Amino acid sequence: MSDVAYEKLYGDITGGRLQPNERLIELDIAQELGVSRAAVRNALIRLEQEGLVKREPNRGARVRLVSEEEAVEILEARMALECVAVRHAAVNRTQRDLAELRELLSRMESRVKEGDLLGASELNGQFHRRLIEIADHATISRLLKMLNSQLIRFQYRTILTPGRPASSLAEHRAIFEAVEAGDPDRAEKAMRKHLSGVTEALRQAAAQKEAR
Amino acid sequence: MSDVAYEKLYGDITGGRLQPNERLIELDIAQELGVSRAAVRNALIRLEQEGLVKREPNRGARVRLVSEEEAVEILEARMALECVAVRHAAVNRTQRDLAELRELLSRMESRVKEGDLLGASELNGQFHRRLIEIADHATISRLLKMLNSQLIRFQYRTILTPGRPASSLAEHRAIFEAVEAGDPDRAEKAMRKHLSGVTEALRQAAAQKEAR
DNA sequence: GTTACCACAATTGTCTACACTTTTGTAACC
DNA sequence: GGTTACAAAAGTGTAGACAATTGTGGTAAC
Repeated sequence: MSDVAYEKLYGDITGGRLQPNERLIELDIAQELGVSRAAVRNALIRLEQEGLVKREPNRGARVRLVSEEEAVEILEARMALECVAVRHAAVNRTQRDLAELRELLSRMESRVKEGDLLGASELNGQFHRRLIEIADHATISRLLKMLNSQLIRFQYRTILTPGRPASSLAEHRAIFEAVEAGDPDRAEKAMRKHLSGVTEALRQAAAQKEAR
Repeated sequence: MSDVAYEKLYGDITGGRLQPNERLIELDIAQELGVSRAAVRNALIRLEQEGLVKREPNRGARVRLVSEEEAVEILEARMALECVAVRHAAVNRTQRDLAELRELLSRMESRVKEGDLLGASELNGQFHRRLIEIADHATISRLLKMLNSQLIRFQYRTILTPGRPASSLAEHRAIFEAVEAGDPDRAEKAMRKHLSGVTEALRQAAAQKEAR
């Protein structure tokens, strides 16, 4: 029962159906989902630990608002961890893994050509998730899941930056080639370059927003 | 009330007063601490998210056992994050920060000379924690707190490896000098070297244990 | 001697009720 | 008109009771 509440809230927050700073009232949620208040409470505690929810004593829980500065922080941490992960991926990858990555890459290319940027963004996410699976590193996987769930709101924007889709594609291809070659150093370098690009795009988006 | 239970359990687990795999029975703990079962339950959920406790449905909670392989994983993740942190520290550090680090370093040196390895190990931890504070990076700080709490059991051992105290000291000094110079690249490199040393020591300890 | 089954004990999962805290609304007072 | 005091409402924190599940020990059948 607690898991039901957790999954639902997790989905609603990361999916953007719940707005940042929106109050999460235990009783309301419990009734809506048909579970007890205790179950909702447990779910909120878990979500708080993951950084998706902020709880204040006697004042209830809210969807946590991730500031632009914090988003940059998170990206920085993510970069460090994904670089380690991609090194492992470059060593562990099987032929089957490579085929899957190649497939994702080509689909991503199609989407970009069609101008379907949200589709491309989704495939982007899949590509990274697949890499992390290949890396087979439980600890990093756990940490990255936490970090990414906090970032979903921002991911949309970065790919919408002018010129970003094309460079994103090229960067992913470079990562793939390094992993294919089984070269961890090159893979890390490519990943670092890619995530610098994402960070830069986010910074630009933030600056543009500031100017408005 | 929930915080009381959390703090107590956190301390008992990281302090080694509760053994790995030991069962954590909600009612017993609640009575011992004079809080309700719900409070203990909440604390256990938080600890599970932090990786200190493992809970199985209908089967209760246990202190989570961190395997040697997992310890290596954790160290790897920690290395990546601390390298980012030390870069920030090298940029942010004030004269006051440097004085504090210098002080810690000299006390560490004294402890090693006296042969007080546990004292040195404690100062080691303080040195790293101080660096992370100086880095002023909330996200990384949060992640490292999680990772370190899982590692405490292993930290004891690494400094007991032959030759480790001296090299550890030298490595810390190198980190300090790079931070003092305000050189992030050098600081990262020094930190990487240091943590490789720790990982290596852990691997040796694991191998030695294997041989027994 | 071994296996299958059942009953019992231990412990977790869930629900309900109540106490406490914060917020909000209202009215008296300066 | 604005400020303070107080009361009601909303919502969280806590406790205790009950239901459901798992594990265990003993007993009987083979």
